[in-house]
Amino acid sequence: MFTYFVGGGTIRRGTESKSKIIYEARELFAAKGYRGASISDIAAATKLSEGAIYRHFDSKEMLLFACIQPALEKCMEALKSGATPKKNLYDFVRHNSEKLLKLFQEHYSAFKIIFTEAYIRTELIQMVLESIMVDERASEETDRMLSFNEIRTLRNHMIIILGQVLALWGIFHLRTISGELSGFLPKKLQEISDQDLLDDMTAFYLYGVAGKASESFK
Amino acid sequence: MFTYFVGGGTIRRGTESKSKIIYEARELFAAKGYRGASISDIAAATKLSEGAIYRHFDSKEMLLFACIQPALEKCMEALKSGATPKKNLYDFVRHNSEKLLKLFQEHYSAFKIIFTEAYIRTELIQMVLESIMVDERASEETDRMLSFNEIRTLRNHMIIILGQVLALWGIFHLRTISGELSGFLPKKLQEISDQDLLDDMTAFYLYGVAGKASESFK
Amino acid sequence: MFTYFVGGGTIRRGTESKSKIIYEARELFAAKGYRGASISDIAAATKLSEGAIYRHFDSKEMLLFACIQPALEKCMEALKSGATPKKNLYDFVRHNSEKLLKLFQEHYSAFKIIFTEAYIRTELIQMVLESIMVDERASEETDRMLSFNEIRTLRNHMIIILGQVLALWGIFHLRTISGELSGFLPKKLQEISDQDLLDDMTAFYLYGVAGKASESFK
Amino acid sequence: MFTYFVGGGTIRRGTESKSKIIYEARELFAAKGYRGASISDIAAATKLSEGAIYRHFDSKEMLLFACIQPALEKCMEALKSGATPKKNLYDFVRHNSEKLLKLFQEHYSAFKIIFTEAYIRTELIQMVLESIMVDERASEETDRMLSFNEIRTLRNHMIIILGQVLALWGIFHLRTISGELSGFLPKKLQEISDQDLLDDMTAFYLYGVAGKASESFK
DNA sequence: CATGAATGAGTGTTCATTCAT
DNA sequence: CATGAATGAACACTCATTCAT
Repeated sequence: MFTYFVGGGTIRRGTESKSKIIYEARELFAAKGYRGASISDIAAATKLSEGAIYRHFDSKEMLLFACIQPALEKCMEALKSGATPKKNLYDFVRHNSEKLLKLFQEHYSAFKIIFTEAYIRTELIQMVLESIMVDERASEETDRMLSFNEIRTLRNHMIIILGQVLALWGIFHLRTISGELSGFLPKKLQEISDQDLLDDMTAFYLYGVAGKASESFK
Repeated sequence: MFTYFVGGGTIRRGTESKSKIIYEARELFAAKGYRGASISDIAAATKLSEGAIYRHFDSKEMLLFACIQPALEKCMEALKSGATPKKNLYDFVRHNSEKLLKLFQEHYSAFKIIFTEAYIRTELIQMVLESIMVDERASEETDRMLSFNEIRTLRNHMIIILGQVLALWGIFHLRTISGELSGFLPKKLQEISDQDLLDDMTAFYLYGVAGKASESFK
Repeated sequence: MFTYFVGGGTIRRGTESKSKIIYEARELFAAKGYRGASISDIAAATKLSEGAIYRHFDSKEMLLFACIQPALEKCMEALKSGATPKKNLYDFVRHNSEKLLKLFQEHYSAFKIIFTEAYIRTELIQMVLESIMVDERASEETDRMLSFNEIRTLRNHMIIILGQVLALWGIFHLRTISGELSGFLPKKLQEISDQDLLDDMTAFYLYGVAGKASESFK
Repeated sequence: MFTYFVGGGTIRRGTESKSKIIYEARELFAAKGYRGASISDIAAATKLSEGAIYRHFDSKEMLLFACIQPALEKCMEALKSGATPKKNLYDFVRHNSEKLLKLFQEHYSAFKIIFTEAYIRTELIQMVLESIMVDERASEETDRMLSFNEIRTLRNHMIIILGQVLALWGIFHLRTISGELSGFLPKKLQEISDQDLLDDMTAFYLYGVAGKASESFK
């Protein structure tokens, strides 16, 4: 439909430009922050003019949302498909954490933007909560866990789940940037494999630092 | 490090301005972000001229650091004094969390700035890690915990501690702003008292969601 | 001058677009001013692309002239056909005013554009004067009026005619927009009918506010 | 208080800048229209930076109003002081026209802006009507005129007054720019003196083109 | 110590116009 | 004939910073 390459140089690129813009904007927003990355930066990165960006997005803010949306949608999908019918509690919990970790990995820049901007734009928190933490999902998950008959009834299970998500994100993020940090992070942090990370966090989630599995909480 | 009061309780005028600037800048940076709060905003809030701010701080960035520093210093102090020789493990853990929560409360704006800006300025992470998470402290704490003889030897105890700190901050922050969020946060979040929050998180930290205390791990 | 319909009533597609563009542009120029109405606004209103407009008009300025021209042409026609051989002076004057008022009504948007833009583009005044106020016409009309033998010989009849045209336009325009104005215009302005308006202005034109008709000025 | 000239060049100018900006902006707005004159044009004309203009005015629109306001205030003053207790009707009318003409002359640029922009910003019409045409003033003036016992009772005296103001402005404006127009305006227009203009328009206002003064309308 | 006018580079955004399709 | 992506220069406006006072 479109001939993107004429004589060796890209001339007109149709809708490809739009996704190029989103991609570059996402990287720049993640690296320098929303305010730190200017439209002119993005234009330079995409090798388009600043005006061209405004053909695809009504405003910088709209572009911001476009950068984030795919990640949030993937979250919803992942959670919907999250039947995770595992036989035992450990596998169930680990499987969920693994899914989350993969989301963070695949959409790292988007999540970085979200976690940064969320402090100032509370709408973002709203959007994330709508996508991930939906009330029903949380209680549904809790129910499923309780069905294993091995788990205590926690007064505020929600805050435990929330806390775990935040902890996983934070550790994952620190591991990712640990190369840039000199010295103060345990040198080993960047050497912890995904598998070890998930194993440790699952074990911690289930038994804390001092707990032992009992046969049943029935 | 900054001595705001000089001369036996006598408050010098200029010094008063300086701390006023820091106070207002901190609130504004926390509310609107570093880039979102302009020197002119801060000047208006302090009822000083823009030029006056530059008499006290060489640049906006220096002002940012001045906003954060007291919180970090308080962290160091708290941790240093944190011998916390409690008789049992639960009290030890809970006491530590309580100290942390109090720091977050008393320096909420500063920590909000730190957690926001840290995504872009990795030096901030450095500063925080220097103040809080110092390697030695962490292993020291681990040792102390292990001395209780009730705790498993975790492969990467550091990530567990890190995760708990991040989780506590995140939940505390969400609870603080939950009034602004409509609906998607568990309505009860803002009703959870500090005591309940600490109790739940301590229990979780020790035994996870499924663990039971054993007499000893010896 | 522009022949929009070619070929015995058959409307060619392109021509249809062209007049649609002119129509919408005129409304938009009148409503928002020449600079206030963008090509993209006009494209949206015509449901054509921006590029399509440039197929019909070399520049925005050309489009502006196309919006105005029909009104000016109608002026010329009206004045040419304006022999208006009325028997008495009152009818003669009133008839002329009526023709003018009708022109203003039928080409309101065009005249609004002209009167607005004329302050900046003096060429427009030129164009208007060529169409309406042609020197010869004015003196011709003066001659005809003088022939009634009831009118004083004015030193600068031209400025009187000019003034009357400007007054008629201004009042007509104010009456048109008086709905949008709150309070300060005499509430009744919008209630004055065309007939009353013409009667009053004709009477004023002939006898001022204090004059009485005499039999003859011979 | 301020030393404006240092070594031969102007360095800091205090409030003088503000009125310089207003002056240059007014000239530019009048010459090129509000939208046609950019802040950067105004900055160049004032030999200030663009940013400096925004220290004095919150927005371009505020600057626009600042350009117009003095003219409107002078209008109000002129009308308030306008007791004009003249012995005869002719002097009364002529005196009023003369005052108006002087306002137009002294604030020509401001009025040009008003008459241009008023077509798009109806608030301007509001402002003008508030300043000049106040309902009470108009009827007051009418009453005074009627008191001379030489004037007919007009059904809509307001539109006559309005029309005269618009006519006077239009003619004055055309005379001012007639140098730029080639040919079509009566060559003599620019040669008509203020006195002749006022004489003619006053005569016209009182007796039209065909009226004769009667002793009294009593 | 404090003021606030001034700067200059930058912001996000608009727009008339072009041109490959 | 028509599209709409692309351009590049302009736009109104902001801001960290300087400096004469």
